[in-house]
Amino acid sequence: MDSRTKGPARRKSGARPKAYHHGDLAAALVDAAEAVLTERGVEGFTLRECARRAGVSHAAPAHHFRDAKGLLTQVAALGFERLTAAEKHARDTETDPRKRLLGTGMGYVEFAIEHPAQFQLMFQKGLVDHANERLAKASAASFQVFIETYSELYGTTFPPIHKDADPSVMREWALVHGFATLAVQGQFGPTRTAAEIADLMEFARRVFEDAQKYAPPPK
Amino acid sequence: MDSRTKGPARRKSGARPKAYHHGDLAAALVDAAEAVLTERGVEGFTLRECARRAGVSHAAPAHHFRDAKGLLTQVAALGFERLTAAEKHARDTETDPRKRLLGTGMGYVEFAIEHPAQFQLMFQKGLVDHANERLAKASAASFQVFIETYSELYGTTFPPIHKDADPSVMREWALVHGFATLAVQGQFGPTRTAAEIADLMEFARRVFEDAQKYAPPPK
DNA sequence: TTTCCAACTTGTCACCGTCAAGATGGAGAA
DNA sequence: TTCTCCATCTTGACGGTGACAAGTTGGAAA
Repeated sequence: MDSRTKGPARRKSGARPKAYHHGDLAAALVDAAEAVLTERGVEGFTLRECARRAGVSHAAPAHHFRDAKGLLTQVAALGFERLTAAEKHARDTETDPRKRLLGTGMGYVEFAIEHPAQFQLMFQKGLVDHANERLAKASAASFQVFIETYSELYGTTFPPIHKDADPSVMREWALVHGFATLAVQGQFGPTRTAAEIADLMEFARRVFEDAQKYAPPPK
Repeated sequence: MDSRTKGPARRKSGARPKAYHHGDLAAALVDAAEAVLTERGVEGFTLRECARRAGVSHAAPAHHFRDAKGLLTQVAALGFERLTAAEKHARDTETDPRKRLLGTGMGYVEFAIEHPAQFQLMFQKGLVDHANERLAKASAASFQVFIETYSELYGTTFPPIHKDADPSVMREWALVHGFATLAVQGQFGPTRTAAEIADLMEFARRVFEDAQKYAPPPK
């Protein structure tokens, strides 16, 4: 009866998979979901495949996430948290306010290219529960980085509500987001090899620098 | 045996549904698909539901489209053709080159808001066969409008290949596309009522005008 | 040691996309 | 007019999916 010996569902052997029966299946499912998204894309995502990879039965996920949308919501939230980290990381390699703003955008695009399916998931209506608190907070935080970095440059602050945001910050976000979206979708060619990715990032830099060339002078 | 009397599959009564047995089921399925997308979104799309609405059996679509992706590809191509028309229509209400470029973007955003599911479909990898000739041509044409209109303003021409495109045109496209994407996804609030849509379009105008304010002078 | 209940499994359902094979009915030939 | 043919559509089946219901299990608390 010793449960299925195949798969990562080791019981008390310790170390990595923790033993699922009272380990964290939730986390294992999120990991599996990310892997499935990476390998098969958004449209190839399957709850049952996640369960399979986590070494549990097809109905197990329901005890941790209400349904498929519930799991995807957590994956998306995690994605936004990583996106925010990527923005900040790329930004903080620079000190000049102008370059910091550019860096934020570069980090944004880099995240999108390296996690295309997750990025798609994050910005798609219907696949995800937008009312979820963690998701809403993580999503807002990733935009907040633009607001902060923009404020460094121009010395003004803006309310975080989108509709009331300064058109200039929105222009920045829309530009970067649009570029990332088109890149992920493949409009600028394939992004499989490291060289292709480097090319694309170089193109992104040229586009963003072109945009900054005609931006208003710093305060 | 008289076939099913329910549904729109009238036989020889003439007028609208043409009679499917040798009318154009293909067109009827495309119409049905657009309706399903509008009502249920991309993730709620179903080939069988399209067949149901067209009044045919679940296997009938296979004789006109290889599979679900085949049908969606045609719907996406049609969407790009309409997007191109929307860009041109909005652009051609203006005569000043600067306002024409802005108008192109406004038409783009307006199309996205009024056909959110179709817009999502058009710019999503995996749901659609990007190698399809009609789709590729229609997609390129919608971007070509930006290139043309930008050229009117600055008097230069660019190769239509994206990677080699002038960063300035790409900036224009990415900005507009990013705004449209975020709007469709609901980042700027709901867009159900006419007033909400008008508000959003006004916001779009402000953002795009802000971008033009510091753009280089016309040639 | 016993009890209890959260975590997981098994089984089932309707629905999906796809494929194979059969039915049908209009167009063109006789 | 009548017959033949074949593109078009239908029927039926298969494996896979998400969701639900009910049963099983095993560790923590008593």
